[in-house]
Amino acid sequence: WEEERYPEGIKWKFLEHKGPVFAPPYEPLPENVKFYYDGKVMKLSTKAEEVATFFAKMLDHEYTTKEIFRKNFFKDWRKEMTSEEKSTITSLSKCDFTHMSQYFKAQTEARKQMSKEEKQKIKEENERLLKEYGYCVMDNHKERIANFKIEPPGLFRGRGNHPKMGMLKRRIMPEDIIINCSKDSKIPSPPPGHKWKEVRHDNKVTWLVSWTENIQGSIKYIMLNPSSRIKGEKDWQKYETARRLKKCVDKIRNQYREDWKSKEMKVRQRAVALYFIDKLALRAGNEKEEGETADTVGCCSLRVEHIKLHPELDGQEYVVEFDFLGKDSIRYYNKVPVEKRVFKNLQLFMENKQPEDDLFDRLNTSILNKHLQDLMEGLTAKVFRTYNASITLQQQLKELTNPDDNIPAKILSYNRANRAVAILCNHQRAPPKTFEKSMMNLQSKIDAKKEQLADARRELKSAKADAKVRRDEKSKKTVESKKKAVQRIEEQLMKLEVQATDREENKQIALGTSKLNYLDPRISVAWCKKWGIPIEKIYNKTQREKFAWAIDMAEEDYEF
DNA sequence: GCGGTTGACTCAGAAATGTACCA
DNA sequence: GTGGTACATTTCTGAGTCAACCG
Repeated sequence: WEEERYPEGIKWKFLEHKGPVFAPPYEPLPENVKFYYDGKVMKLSTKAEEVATFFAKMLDHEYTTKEIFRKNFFKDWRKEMTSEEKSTITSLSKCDFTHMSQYFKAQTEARKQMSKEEKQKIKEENERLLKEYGYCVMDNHKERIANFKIEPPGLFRGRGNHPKMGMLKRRIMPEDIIINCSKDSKIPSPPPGHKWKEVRHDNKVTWLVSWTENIQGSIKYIMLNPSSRIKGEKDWQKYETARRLKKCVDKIRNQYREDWKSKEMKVRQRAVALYFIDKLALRAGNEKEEGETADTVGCCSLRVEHIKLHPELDGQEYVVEFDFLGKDSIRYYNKVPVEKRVFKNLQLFMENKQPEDDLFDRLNTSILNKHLQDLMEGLTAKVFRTYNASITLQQQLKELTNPDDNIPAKILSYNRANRAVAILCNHQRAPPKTFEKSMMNLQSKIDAKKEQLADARRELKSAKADAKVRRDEKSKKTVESKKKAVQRIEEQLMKLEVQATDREENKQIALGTSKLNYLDPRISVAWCKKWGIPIEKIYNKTQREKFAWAIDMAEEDYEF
């Protein structure tokens, strides 16, 4: 993992790849699929039709009913129309996409019904594409590329209440593409008749391909897979930084507690914000341009309206009630008892302010991170999230693992430890649509298993009685096999019950994000080694590839 | 020297797809 | 053996973080 260290900022010496795979060109609808305007059939120009199909494909989705979505879509759609179409189509509500929508549904259905051979053919084609474009050579290694396919055109769907939802995401052409590779590599060729926007040779960055996206004007990249050396090393570094924080976190905590008393308002705000980031694992909270994105916040951008102060609540003193939308418009709701000083400071910060005013008006992420940099090299707000997540996993594993448990029960403990972290980081998911049903199915399985167990026990009992009377080898053997049957069923029942508990507790919680991004994998690897749990029970194939470095490195006595 | 902007990277949940299991 | 369903995995791409840059 440490074969060669590069000088500061150099990411590679040699980089060769085949460039991106473009989205397939638009295929016009068959003649018999109609679009209606104001009740009348209307044949659209190819460009207008393509954009119309984007809308038609989403027709069942809730956001096609949202006013902002419709407004943005219609505005961008009109830009693609011929002047004739533009003068005819003046109202989206008069557009009827249902026939188009039905056509696409039928297509989806037909795809599902394809024969094995046809499916196999598609699979092979994908594999060929992956083989040709999915890998690059970086220095001496062949590495997997993460997203070598360029995003196809479509309608922008932001998360939450996004002001730009419904806008047209335009088709990316070779002329938009910047290629990054080394000078002495075989430079990828653009599709026939096209040119790249630029070919550059910048070994201070890790991306292979980039383009500017038209909704936010931000840059998108093609980079390597998490299993690659360059990503793995960075990941490892991240956890090493968090481990360095472990060594000085007590000092930092004492420091910010002192700062709650500072004469300077700026210092007090910084100290309270840092307390939240540390205690609640909040994100830093950069400022965002108003009207460009959904209205979400993190710690430094919290507004007065996002917290409520309760001098007393449910028998606890100094409770802060948080209610705000964070990254991806996921709601953060939490009632937290805080120290008196923090509480008093918050009261002070909120004095004479409007609900929409910043809670920390003298603070931003840049000020905070500069301060953190002084406390420890490489320390930023997000390191606290990594540190607290990993240390929580380690503690919880110690606490919850029962040496006498069997493997499924130990894995439940692991999942619970993982869950504690996901809750800390507020990683949520929409409860699966079929949750109630699947829970009921599982319960009926458990009930059936219980009955089966009762039966098996009865059989065992009568076999025992029988053996007592007969006293022969054959009936003894029967007793033994009945005993085994009971045991087997008991185990199966237990497994089911564990599964039910696990699933219930996991209803609204997403474990994946913390597992993939916040938990030092060496903790998990060490735990597996210590308790003889096969690593496959914890990490699937992709995860094992991503964490290969940790699986290689960590021994059972690893301490975060 | 500073405040805003840009670039490069990590992190995020939904949706699509694949697979295993069961009737 | 088959087809359908539930669950797991993969893909997709949007949304953050943070530091360098620039006027």
